Amino acid sequence: MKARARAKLTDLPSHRGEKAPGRIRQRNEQLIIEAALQEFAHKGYEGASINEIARLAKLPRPNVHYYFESKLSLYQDILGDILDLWDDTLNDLDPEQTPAIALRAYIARKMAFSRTHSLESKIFAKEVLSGAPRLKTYFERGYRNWFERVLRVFHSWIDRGLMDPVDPAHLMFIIWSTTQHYADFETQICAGLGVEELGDREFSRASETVTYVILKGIGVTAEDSGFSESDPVLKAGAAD
Amino acid sequence: MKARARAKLTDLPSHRGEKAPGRIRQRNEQLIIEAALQEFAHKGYEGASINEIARLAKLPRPNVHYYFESKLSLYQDILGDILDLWDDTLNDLDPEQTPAIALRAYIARKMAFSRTHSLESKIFAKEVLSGAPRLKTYFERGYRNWFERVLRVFHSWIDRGLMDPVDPAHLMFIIWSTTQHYADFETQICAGLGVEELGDREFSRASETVTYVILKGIGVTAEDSGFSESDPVLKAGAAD
DNA sequence: CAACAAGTTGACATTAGTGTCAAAAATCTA
DNA sequence: TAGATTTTTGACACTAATGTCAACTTGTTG
Repeated sequence: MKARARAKLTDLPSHRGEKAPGRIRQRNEQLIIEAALQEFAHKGYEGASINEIARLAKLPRPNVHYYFESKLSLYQDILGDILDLWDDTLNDLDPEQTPAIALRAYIARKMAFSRTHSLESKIFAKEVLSGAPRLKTYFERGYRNWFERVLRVFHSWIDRGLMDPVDPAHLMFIIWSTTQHYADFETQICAGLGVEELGDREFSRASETVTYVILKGIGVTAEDSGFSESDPVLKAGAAD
Repeated sequence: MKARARAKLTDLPSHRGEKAPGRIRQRNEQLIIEAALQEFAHKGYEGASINEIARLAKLPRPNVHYYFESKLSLYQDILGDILDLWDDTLNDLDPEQTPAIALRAYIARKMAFSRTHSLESKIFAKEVLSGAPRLKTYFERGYRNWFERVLRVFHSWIDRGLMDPVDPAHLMFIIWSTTQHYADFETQICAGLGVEELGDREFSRASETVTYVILKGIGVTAEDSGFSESDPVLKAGAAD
């Protein structure tokens, strides 16, 4: 019987009578998922082929079908894993902290996510670009709730005079889009910067700039944000 | 003989002995291009099918091949048109203007582009997400030049003390990503806002918020930017 | 090591995709 | 309206995709 094959999260043994997956299954599912991440990120759901996934995973094609019921279920498993990752990483925006501290940390986490999970980010982006036909329920439930929770946090900060009365929803979109951009538009960014790939330097400079502009842009002052006024984080940027 | 089929731009008659395209050709190429915009935006290059394009254009499939040599050439024609549109709309960032005025106008134009050309924007985004294999030359030439021109403008503003010394490249990415987002992530934005589609209200609110945050974020003051200080553009945003 | 479970593999069925062609039909032009 | 040109269309060749299967091999466990 084919297992549901959530290699990353469901590795707890003896969960409901299902035996823990053996080492071969574990290894192969992992190989397939890694290959699939590449292929789906590269070609999107419609354009991806199981053939290519098998090639990347260095397994014969029927083997992929042995572990995953169909292309769709493989894709949905991956999407599910991505949403879980997301939740784990980006769930806490604490209204009790100051916006300076909370947003600074949030942006840093989101940028780190773009860096370490760029394939996942791209898959998600492609899905949304396509109208998110395989994320309908997520957008109707989980996302809606999460988003409204975030809005309430922003509102509470605004009410307490900790930031400018900027439209919270659009502020969230600004944070989202800028941080997401460094994963999704990597190719364009590299072309602009004239580098082959984004390294530590570029990422920390990006993170600093984004943080600086957004925090200042919503009226969070230097002392609140942990910057000292006489020593701005950003030098001229005109250096090179 | 098959023409190169640039329905939008090459409609000048008697250009090099080639006759002006007849009305049937003109109409059909337009139908095909509009259908292809949808299909490519929805599925990406790899996932799109000529079959579906033909169905959307309400033409028999061989007809599509009659007007366009291949799927690739159709796609490349469309990509080319998009780049041309881009150039026409977003080319002028004048260093002689103040950053307040120039950036405000630029953001407004870019947001309008996201609104009126969301399919084109999505196609471009998908191409970049895929690593832009069919935009290599563009990124190596046209884009590079344009980007460096923009950087020089920012530098000149910074040198003259008209804005904070924010890294110009990353500032440009911020402007790009936020404005682009309203086309590419439309589905997610609608889910967050709880609306079916983005209307005038949402777009102008988005435009205002993005402009406000970015201008303030780079230290462009209210008087420079055309805002009066006592009457902020953004009300609480807590209204609804 | 024997028996059972798990994994591998080549072959096959089916469907869908791109691109080609020649002949028929429609349209244009003199 | 006759002849030339453009457009339409059904049929075909070819490739590649997904998914299935049964036979075979390998691993696991008492």
